[in-house]
Amino acid sequence: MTGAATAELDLTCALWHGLGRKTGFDQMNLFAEIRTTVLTALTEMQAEGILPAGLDFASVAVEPPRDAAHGDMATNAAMVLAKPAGKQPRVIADALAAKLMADPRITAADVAGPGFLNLRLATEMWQSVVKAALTTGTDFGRADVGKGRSVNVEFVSANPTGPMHVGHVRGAVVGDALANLLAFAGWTVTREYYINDGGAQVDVLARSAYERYREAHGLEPEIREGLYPGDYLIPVGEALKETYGDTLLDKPEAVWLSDVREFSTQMMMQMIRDDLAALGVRMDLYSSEKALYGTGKIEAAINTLRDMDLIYEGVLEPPKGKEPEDWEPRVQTLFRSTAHGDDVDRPVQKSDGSWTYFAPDIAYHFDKVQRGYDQLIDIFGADHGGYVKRMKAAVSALSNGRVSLDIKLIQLVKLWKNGEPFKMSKRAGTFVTLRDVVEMAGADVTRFIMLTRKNDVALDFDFARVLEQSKDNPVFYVQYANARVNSILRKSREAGVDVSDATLAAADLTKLDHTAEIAVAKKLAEWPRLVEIAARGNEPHRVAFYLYELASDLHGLWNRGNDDVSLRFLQDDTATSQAKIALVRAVGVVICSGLGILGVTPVEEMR
RNA sequence: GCACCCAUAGCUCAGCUGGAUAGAGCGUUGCCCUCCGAAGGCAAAGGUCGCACGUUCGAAUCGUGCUGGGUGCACCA
Repeated sequence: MTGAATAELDLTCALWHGLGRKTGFDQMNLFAEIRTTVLTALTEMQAEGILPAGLDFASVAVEPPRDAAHGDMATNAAMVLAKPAGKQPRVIADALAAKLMADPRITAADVAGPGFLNLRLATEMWQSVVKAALTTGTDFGRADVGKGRSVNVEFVSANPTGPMHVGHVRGAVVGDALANLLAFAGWTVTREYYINDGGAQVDVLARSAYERYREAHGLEPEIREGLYPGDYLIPVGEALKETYGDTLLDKPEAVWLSDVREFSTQMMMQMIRDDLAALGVRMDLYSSEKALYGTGKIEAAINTLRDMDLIYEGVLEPPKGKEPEDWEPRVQTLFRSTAHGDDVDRPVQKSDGSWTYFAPDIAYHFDKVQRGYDQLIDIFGADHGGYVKRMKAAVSALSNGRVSLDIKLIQLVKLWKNGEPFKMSKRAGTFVTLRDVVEMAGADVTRFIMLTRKNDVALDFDFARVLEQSKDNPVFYVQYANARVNSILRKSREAGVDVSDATLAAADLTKLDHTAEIAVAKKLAEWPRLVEIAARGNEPHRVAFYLYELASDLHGLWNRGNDDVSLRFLQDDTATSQAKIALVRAVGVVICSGLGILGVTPVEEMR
């Protein structure tokens, strides 16, 4: 643990320690600790000849049993080692159990079922988890699965042709939360936005803005078919007038296109940055597609592939089954992506010799590889699914397999309001903007709800339901749990009980011994493990689900105090109160920590 | 035609590198406030994990083949 962590903890969630990587802290992952203990015991058994040498322990797991009645933790060691060791599972399990029982932390080790070893841990172990959460604050749960390696998370990357819409929101939230999660799990994270400012769409933007420029001069704009009609371009036209006066009026496109394109793209990117800020998303880096042109970077990337014999001139087969009417065979420059797992080779140059969109994308990813990242992650919309294999193939080839690219496809968000499909076209013409969503639901609610589904499953977002203040609404439910934590702390202080974190951390936790209380401590013990699992799979939604479960446990314990007075947190005896409140506070700490990863502001009081 | 994603309780969804009797919420039924926030909690009922083979000591999870739904498929980005 870092020294700073214990210095000054306050009672709000302000103790959130940020997301930078930290080292040298005590991870306090009980499951990992016990697994180490199990592996040590297994190694001893090898030395004693009970087990043969040369066994692979990689698949030995220590995890929570499905049914709490089975114990606190279960290991499959005996079952996975039985075959390679040539022994009966029960023989191994019995010997392992005998060894583990010598450990004072383990109070029971029972062989069950086909060869599971169910372990029970001493109550002090769970009490120590509470203490750890209070002494390390929101650093509790930090993991080091990243081991300081660098990861680049590219997300959003919306075209700079207009405001961000709903379709971008989920990708932005998932990417940002994933970046937070990875940082918390020991990765060095870069958040990056790739600006698609090199293609035909920014020309369209320029032409659309030019019409608004004419409009600003009192002329009738000609928003032809194929131009962007949204009135968000009106201010761009006015700004153009401000900057260029009438010097661009009645001039051929060749004169103004480049300047207007640059000007409008800048303004669109500023709008997008503002949109992202409204959602609480901040990028570390904005990379430009256009900047790749004319620098030789595309050529360099393609030549690198060519040197590997992965580039050739050829003619693709027509797509089978649904052949386009105007299909005709063409000689193109192709990337042999099939050598790296793709289904067909992909064109990098059009038949007229200009680059396809894929070429600068290859160069861009090559650039990321050359910048030295150990891992790349792209967050794409689900409609880019057909792009995954070729992109992975390119990264695999360009990094000689050193860098892995994980692509997360984000499924659609369906908007609803009171059970009716929600459509809105306030200013953008035809779509619901990110601003619309944030203004109606708030950034915190939006972020949390967007993380209550796996990325590859479609998500329903009902404006009425997400704002509901009841347990139907997971955001509210978790926030309410945190508010209750703060409520208890308030009441305690009013009652004259010292509930500063320093005092709680030093509380006599042996008074925390009821099974209902220990059950909550066990849930807290799962937090570091959950962080590891979520980070390993790049699955931030797991954090949201965990927080819901933790909130549920707290609500449950709270209500048991209604029937059983001894379970109320505030007792006559100060020392007992402090022990119980330490547990409550520890739950609050983990909720703050988890919400921090999701990028959601914890509330201290419901109103 | 091919590729990718999805299919789990009436509904919406979790389910960890394969683990024991598959879990939540909503809805249904019945309970719990002189008591720290009932904005909450407890309990009951409810499932051939789309289908069929296969791998394994063990499959919702892995593989193959189907069925149904979504997305995408040369010279767009």
